[in-house]
Amino acid sequence: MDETRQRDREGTRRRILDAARRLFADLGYDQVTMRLIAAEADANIALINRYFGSKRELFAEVLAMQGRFPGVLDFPEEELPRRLAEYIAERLRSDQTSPVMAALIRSSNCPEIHDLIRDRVSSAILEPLSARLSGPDAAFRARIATALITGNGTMRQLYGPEPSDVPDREAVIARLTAVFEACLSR
Amino acid sequence: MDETRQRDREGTRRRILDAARRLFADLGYDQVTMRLIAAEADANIALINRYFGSKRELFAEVLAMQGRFPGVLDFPEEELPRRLAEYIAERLRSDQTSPVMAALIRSSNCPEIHDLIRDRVSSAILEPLSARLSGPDAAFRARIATALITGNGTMRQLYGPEPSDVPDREAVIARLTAVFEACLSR
DNA sequence: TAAGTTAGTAGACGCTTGTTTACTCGTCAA
DNA sequence: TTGACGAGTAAACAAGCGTCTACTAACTTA
Repeated sequence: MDETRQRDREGTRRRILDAARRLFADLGYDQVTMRLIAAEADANIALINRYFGSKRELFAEVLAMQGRFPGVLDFPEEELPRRLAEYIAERLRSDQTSPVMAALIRSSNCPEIHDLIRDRVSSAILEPLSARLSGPDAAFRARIATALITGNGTMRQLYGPEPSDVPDREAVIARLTAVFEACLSR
Repeated sequence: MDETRQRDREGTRRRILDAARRLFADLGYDQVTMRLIAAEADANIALINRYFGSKRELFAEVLAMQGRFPGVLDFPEEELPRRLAEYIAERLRSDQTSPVMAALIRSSNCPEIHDLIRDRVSSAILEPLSARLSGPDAAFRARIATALITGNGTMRQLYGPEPSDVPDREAVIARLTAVFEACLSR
């Protein structure tokens, strides 16, 4: 073959990063191989380490791509349960999911990146959520709510996006809102 | 060296099974190697496949060792929130944890045993819990509660058993009971 | 005591992993 | 036109994986 290839450093770098984000979200850190990323990005495997240093550093860069936990947390305290419920309800049905969030949940058992995951969960969810809560034990209440969010991700990972017999959207949101209120109320 | 070794089929089999249960619980399926199990069990690696067939089948046998989700579910519906709260509260502090439960959470992303994990979560938690619930949408309510349980395991895995500033046991149980009530109430 | 069965052992097998090396060749300044 | 730079490539590297084979030696049975 010996295809002639365009020389495009920035473009290739971005293709690799996009492929990595997609794959890490779908499969988790250690199910994704360097060769898989290279194939998905249509780039040579050696370029991954040339541009990112190592698989671990590439993963770190993927985590850094996305900002805070999607806007959900940017609401006054009394709106948080409802907003979080809507967020989870959306996740329950659609195939669309936050790549970073999915990568976090699917990779939480890999020791090589354990610190990256932990720091990310802290800075993106746990701490901003905790900071918005008034009253005592804010950190603990935020932790329960975070457990609910990650647990939902795990269940979704086990059973797929569409649960067997989920009630209509209104009922789902009402139920989840009540649960988050129980988590977060002072 | 050439140590002479006692011939004890049943004993060796049990040592392997015990080591596997311990390691799978602590590290998760794919962080545990056959050689690690053999070393921990002080047995030859070839004996694992001789007695259990394969790593996957060994894992399946570990899952089969323990019965249902510990007695927590064997209570009338109105007691369930409190019982589940006590169960989780215990997990929050002590280092002791259900080996099977831990193995489930830590291995949930490994595709090779995905079906084993899913079936186990279904038969040990989701279905018995759902069966105890009266009223509509029992499956969905059970799913939320299960998400809370597994999510708690994930958080524990990320941050260790002792959260930074957890309130006293009474407050923890009260909070968790309220959350489970919000999940399970009809 | 002799033969057969089988628990236990050592080591290799084929494969996959992340990473690295040696190289080709397009691009652009001098 | 020439030379340096660097994007892109192919292949190899060492290490680790689950699995399997050939063998030793302890126990049982006749």
